[in-house]
Amino acid sequence: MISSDEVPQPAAPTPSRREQNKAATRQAIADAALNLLRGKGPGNFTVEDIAEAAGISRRTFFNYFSSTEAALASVTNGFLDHALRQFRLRPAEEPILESARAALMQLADPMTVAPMAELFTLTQQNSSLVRSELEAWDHCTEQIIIAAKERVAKTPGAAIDELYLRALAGSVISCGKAAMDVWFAQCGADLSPASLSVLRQLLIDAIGHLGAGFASPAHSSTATPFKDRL
Amino acid sequence: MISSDEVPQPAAPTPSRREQNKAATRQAIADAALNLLRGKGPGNFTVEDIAEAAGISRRTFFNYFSSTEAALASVTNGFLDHALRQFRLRPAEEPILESARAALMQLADPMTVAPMAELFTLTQQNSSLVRSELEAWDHCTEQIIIAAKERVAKTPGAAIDELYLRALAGSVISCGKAAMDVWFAQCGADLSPASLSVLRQLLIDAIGHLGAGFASPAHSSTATPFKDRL
DNA sequence: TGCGCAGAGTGCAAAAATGCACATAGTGTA
DNA sequence: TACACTATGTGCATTTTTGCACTCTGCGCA
Repeated sequence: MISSDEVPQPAAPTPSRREQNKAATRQAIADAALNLLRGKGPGNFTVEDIAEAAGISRRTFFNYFSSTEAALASVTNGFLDHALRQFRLRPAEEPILESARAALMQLADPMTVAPMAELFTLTQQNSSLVRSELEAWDHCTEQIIIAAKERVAKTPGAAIDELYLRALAGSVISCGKAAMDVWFAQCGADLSPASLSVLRQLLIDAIGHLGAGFASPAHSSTATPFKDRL
Repeated sequence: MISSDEVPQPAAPTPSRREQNKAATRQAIADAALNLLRGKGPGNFTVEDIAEAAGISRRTFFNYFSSTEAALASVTNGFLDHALRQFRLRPAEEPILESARAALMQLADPMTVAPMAELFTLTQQNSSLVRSELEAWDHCTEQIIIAAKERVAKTPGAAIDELYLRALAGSVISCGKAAMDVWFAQCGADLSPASLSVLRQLLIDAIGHLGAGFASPAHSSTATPFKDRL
């Protein structure tokens, strides 16, 4: 293996109290919304309920999110941001596909996927919620494009091919989403090591297909050994 | 027994979000201070530590309390406020001494005395902290005087005798404090039912002495049966 | 003695949270 | 249809929290 999936963290300079509070509030709202979704089902609770459960006023809720759906989408956003952060941490000289693979691999972690898995099972039936989930994936695509551009800009003499980048980013996200979809369908919200290993393999396979130009659409499945990829 | 120790609560009209937040912050500060006192001992932590543990800024701490000691004293204040609230709930026509007895009796409750008991054991050695505790008791005395005046004002034709009220309030508080002191000395921070029953009896006895004009300073102790009092 | 420093406490302006009023939209109902 | 009612979303004034820059005091140390 050329590079590890782990990259040394550049140390976080303890955000200001303001930043911490905002992050905590944001998180409290997302948690409250997810709890209510779990307890009452989609459409059976109001913004006021969320605010109350989060310990803030209704007005403050709207200072953070434009709607209930936006609040729930923040769970997905948080999930995807995690991957994005990992992507940014990869060395600039690494092939982008390999960086993407490593970043996506970080998602197969219990703490990370848990809220996402639950949200997925709870929103699958509700078209409105599913739509806002898609928006989150799309937003992440845009972020990846930006991150990729930054990386290319670091490499002297390399020109930015807009189409190439956008197609690549979109494809990578699609592969990630496809892996998640298949995983949910196969394993549900199961977070056992075995299930997570399946997710990992799905992610690897999906990126593998992408890297191979989708050469052999035949079997693939989760049996493909890791060493055969990139 | 003429009247019960329990009085129907007039129902709390859910305070505003602002009120709730302020109360929560106040409580968080007091808890953080008590935790640090427990963990590091008096004098071994700063206002900044408290603020950090409470999840607020140092400046905000000073918006609530003027010093570390004031924050710790709020534990005592909360304890005494509880008794004061009970006092205010008693019917106006009840003899004041009986109201006081009933109010003090409410203090012999595990949830109520727990923080107080711990604070007591932790501050006993520190003169500065003990002083601010005394201030809290004194503050409570003033509050009782106010509450008693309000009660007298409710009774038509009754004149307010300043000296009588002040002497009475001070004496009642002294009796309460004496009972607590003896209890701590006897039982430490023990919160078992047996220990709380001792506290109850001490409170009853102390008020009993007061009601009897301190007639017989002889034995008393915790053996005195309840029915012999008031 | 003088100096550096950590911590207490305060004034002030910027930022965040809140209450409140209002416009709007959907829903059940007489 | 008209009306009451509930919930969303927003504008604005007020209150609270925060960051920052002080001042002041006590303490260790050269």
